[in-house]
Amino acid sequence: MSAHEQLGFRALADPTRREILHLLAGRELTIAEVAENFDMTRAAVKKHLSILGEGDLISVRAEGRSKLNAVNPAGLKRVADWFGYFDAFWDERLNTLKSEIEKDTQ
Amino acid sequence: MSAHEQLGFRALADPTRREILHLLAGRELTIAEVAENFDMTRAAVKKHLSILGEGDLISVRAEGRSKLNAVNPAGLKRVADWFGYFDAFWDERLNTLKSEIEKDTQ
DNA sequence: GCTTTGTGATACCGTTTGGTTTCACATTTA
DNA sequence: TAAATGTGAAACCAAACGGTATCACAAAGC
Repeated sequence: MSAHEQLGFRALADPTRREILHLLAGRELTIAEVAENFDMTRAAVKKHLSILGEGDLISVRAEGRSKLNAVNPAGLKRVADWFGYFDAFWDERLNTLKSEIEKDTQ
Repeated sequence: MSAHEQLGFRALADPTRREILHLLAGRELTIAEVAENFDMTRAAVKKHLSILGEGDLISVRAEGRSKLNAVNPAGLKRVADWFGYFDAFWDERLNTLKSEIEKDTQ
């Protein structure tokens, strides 16, 4: 078990953080922009983003005085790959997803 | 977000529970048999199995005075499917994100 | 310079989590 | 019946979690 795998699973355990990942899918957002979508303070959102970063699920880049947060597909893939251990026990739908991810990361 | 999805992610957040699922892959085990693989009491293992059950990740059947625990592939698949949300974004974003991340980390 | 705006970080608080200990209940076997 | 074995559940505790409030720092615009 890699540290990133553990931190990734921990990060995904909170529904707010999973929703943040959905918000970030396809676009970069600042902390303030993410916070607009939730009924909580920016400090709380910052904590969630930090935990997502520790799990390698998002990346951050600076632009002026702003920090833009984006999903890190490679980090998400690392967590998703854990389920591959059980490939022999279910139908091929996940295998299809898995192969598509692997194709994308080539 | 279904309740099972949330409880499933919560159950997977703990490394002991993920290891239990690996132990149960392909065979049914009693609580005592699972506990033999860890340095913790059966009561603690029972708690983990209960949480895995709440997440619909395992099923339990009685046999005599024993209870046999087994992985529930459908429950695991339900959690794994969450990652499918990002299917549409992986194609268009992965390469861009990867290059930007590599640029930032240089 | 000064103000505004965005982020970072700390202290604090109530709740949850992961573990133990202990006891009770249920089922097999002598 | 009694003893042995396996599970269930409660009380308890330290640590982690999710949130707030507050303050400090950095960059852009006046």
